[in-house]
Amino acid sequence: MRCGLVFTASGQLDLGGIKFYKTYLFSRSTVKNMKKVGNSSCSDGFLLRMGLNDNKAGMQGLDKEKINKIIMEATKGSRFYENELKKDQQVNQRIEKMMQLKEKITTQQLLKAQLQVDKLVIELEQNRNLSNTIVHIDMDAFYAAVEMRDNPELKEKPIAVGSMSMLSTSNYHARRFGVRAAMPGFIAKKLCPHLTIVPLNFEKYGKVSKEVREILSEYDPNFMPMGLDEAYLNLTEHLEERQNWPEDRRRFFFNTESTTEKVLFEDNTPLMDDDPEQRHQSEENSVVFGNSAEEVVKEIRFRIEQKTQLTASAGIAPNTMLAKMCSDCNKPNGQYKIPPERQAVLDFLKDLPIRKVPGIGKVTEKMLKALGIVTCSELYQQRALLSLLFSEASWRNFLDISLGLGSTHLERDGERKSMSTERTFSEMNTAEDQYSLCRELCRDLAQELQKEGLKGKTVTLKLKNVNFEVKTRASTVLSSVSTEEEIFAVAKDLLGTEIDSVAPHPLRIRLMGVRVSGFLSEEEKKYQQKSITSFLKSGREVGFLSLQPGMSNQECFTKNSEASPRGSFFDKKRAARQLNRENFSPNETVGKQPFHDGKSSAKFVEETKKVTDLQSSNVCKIFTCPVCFEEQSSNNLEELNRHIDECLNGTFIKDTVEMSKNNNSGESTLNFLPQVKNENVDECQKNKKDQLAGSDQSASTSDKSTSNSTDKFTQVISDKPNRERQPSNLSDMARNVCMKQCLFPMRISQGSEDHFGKTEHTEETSSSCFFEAKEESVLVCPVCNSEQKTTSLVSFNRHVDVCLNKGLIQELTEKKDFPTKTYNMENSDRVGGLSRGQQCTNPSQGTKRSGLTASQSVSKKAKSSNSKHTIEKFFK
DNA sequence: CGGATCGAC
DNA sequence: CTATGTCGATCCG
Repeated sequence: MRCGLVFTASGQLDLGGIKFYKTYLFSRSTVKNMKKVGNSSCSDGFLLRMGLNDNKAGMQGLDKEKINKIIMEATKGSRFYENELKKDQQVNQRIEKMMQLKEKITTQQLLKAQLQVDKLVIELEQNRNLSNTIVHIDMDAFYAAVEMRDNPELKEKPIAVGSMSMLSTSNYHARRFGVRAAMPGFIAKKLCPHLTIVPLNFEKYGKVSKEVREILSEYDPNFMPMGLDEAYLNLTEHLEERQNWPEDRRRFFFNTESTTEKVLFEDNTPLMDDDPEQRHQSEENSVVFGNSAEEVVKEIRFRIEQKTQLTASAGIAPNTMLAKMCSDCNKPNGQYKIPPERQAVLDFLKDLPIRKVPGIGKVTEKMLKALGIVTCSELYQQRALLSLLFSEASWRNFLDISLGLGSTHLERDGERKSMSTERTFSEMNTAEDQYSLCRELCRDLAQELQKEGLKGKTVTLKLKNVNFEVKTRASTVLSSVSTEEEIFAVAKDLLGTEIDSVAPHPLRIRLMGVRVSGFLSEEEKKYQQKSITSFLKSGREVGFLSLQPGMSNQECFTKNSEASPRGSFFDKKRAARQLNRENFSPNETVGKQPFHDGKSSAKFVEETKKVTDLQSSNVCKIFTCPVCFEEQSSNNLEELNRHIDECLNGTFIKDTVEMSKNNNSGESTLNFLPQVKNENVDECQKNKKDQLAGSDQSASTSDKSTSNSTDKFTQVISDKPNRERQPSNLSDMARNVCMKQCLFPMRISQGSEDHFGKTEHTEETSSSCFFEAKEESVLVCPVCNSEQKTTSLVSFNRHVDVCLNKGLIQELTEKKDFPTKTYNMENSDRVGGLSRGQQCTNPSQGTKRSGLTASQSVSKKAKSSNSKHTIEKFFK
């Protein structure tokens, strides 16, 4: 057992950290100097650096062994370390599982997998796109460089930016001592006692970053910043335009003011290179850059340096993944290009350690290493095995990596999906402190949310105890939250539960965080504002989603439930919660365990019970079936649902039969969902399951296929990506309307039962569906968007129903790409996951995508009809 | 849906 | 003494 693994791994994180680079006086004479070293190639630079590394006057570094020893001494025995060991063991267990799985793979299976994967390889190769020029720009030791620029005293010293507890970055002097990002300052001090630690100053970095971005936008207005110090550019268009540019447009001047300043510029990528035809010094203090991609990138780096006195490294390649790795090759202050040729790409990858690939982190590296995979070419060699051991998403990503495929265009950032805030502190163990901190976090978060005008439906509480164990607890509510009070109302419950769970011991934590996610989509927002508010305002009774100005939701809820005995269940539930909340006034009662004292819980239960009793007496409703439009009366919601199910079933099965006819599949009528999966999945994939989780696996798949149609209907709706552009997404809208307004009773999501209980939900749907409007009002139909004059909400509701049904059924009929888990081949056998980096850098190349976010594009990729065909072919 | 994890900056 | 903060994504139950 290598107990120091965590830290040797961080040693491997060393991306050229132990480097030496020369500083030049960047002045007119510099240009001439550069010419002299102009031929120094990448490898020369490397040798040069290595040679100089050990004997720079006065700056001795530490070798890796020494570094690890010091870190270990400072670490071992700490709570942190114990937790690291634990995590490490978990990874080892995952590896063990994987190895067991591997043992069971037969040669037969492997050969079959090989064939299948290779078919895919051929297809991927055919679609390889080398026509784009993608550039990744990466500022060198950004924060540290800014600090050094602004305080010349720090220039020759080892410095790090951050605090005693955590460093954000270090300069290259400090890196020679093993001091690097994500290392606590006190350990860094042990490695390098002379280290100067400068506190973070984000405002400053942001300003510098903006200056850099201004330059970048001239080359690609759609460039994609990744944090403050990195960005991707697509230079393809710029390069085309540039071919006709006159020389003057490519001429840039030295910043005469700063020429007296020392500026960092490395020797191995000189400004003047071996292409003197393209660029020459036509005036004393200016340079003209050429037309090639490399020239453009040099120009960019030159301009960045002139403007900010900071250096950047860059990578040029046909896709983002490669560009990113390239920018690392000649860091700092260098650039590297992979020519747009297949062979060049493969050569680059041949001996490249997988850890350098964006998205392959510590864990994935270790798991692959267990399989004997360290370099990208080994990743390719083992492609068949990987396809059997990892999830589809993972192994396909591995395949993309080993072929050097990546995103060839830059996607605009999607909408934000969550917002959170968290804080680390010294041990906190009283409930009082914890609740007030929680409130504080909620307040901060609410402020940020309101800045962006966001409201979310799920609140997540994150806790890290003093042993560094992290827990998250989430709860989603039906109406979205955004204010401090609303968020805290949810978060405090979660926190209370956790405190209770360790009682009578105190909860000892060192971090708390609050996150809000599940934001309303643009459409949801729009409709909520456009029609629902006006709709609700027009009636005298206020629905539970009331957005009355000047009245907080809670006031609303309380009022409603108290004033009107016919308020919805949700109103009452909220009222009960509100009551509960009011018992807690944080400043006074926080210390007295206000959330779990018997009294308030009893009250809560009582209140809830009252509500249900009240509701259950209020039964037997007549409603119009949203599918067949026939009036149904029933006192039993099960029955209603069954009726809807049957109705839907009729429509639905008909639709699917038609679809399968179109597809020439000629299979039995019900054979449209998971069966497809079974037929296409390699035997081995199935075996994996059986081996791991016993024999009931196959039962679960057939369960799915025989599940009733409502479930399918639910899937259709909930599997839709929730952020589609125009034309508006009808099923989303349907869900929206159903969930929020209950215009008609229909079981849309089973999830809500978790929070409110089944019977209660029933009551909600059957009792508060229809509102009564007293005066004539103009309402906007949330489906067709047309204005409807009406005196009766019933008639308005009917209109909406008609609209919805038209659209919904039409949409379902048109739906070619059935939402399926068709290629979601396994459950129990996944050993690897994907992360954001991979999503961002490796979406399928060049395909049209309609403004989806990275995650959506991937799930789209896995589910879309295109990929279905691909895989169907692939598995034939 | 909720919880744990991974990965990136 | 002293081991971050924020986000997106996947996977499993």
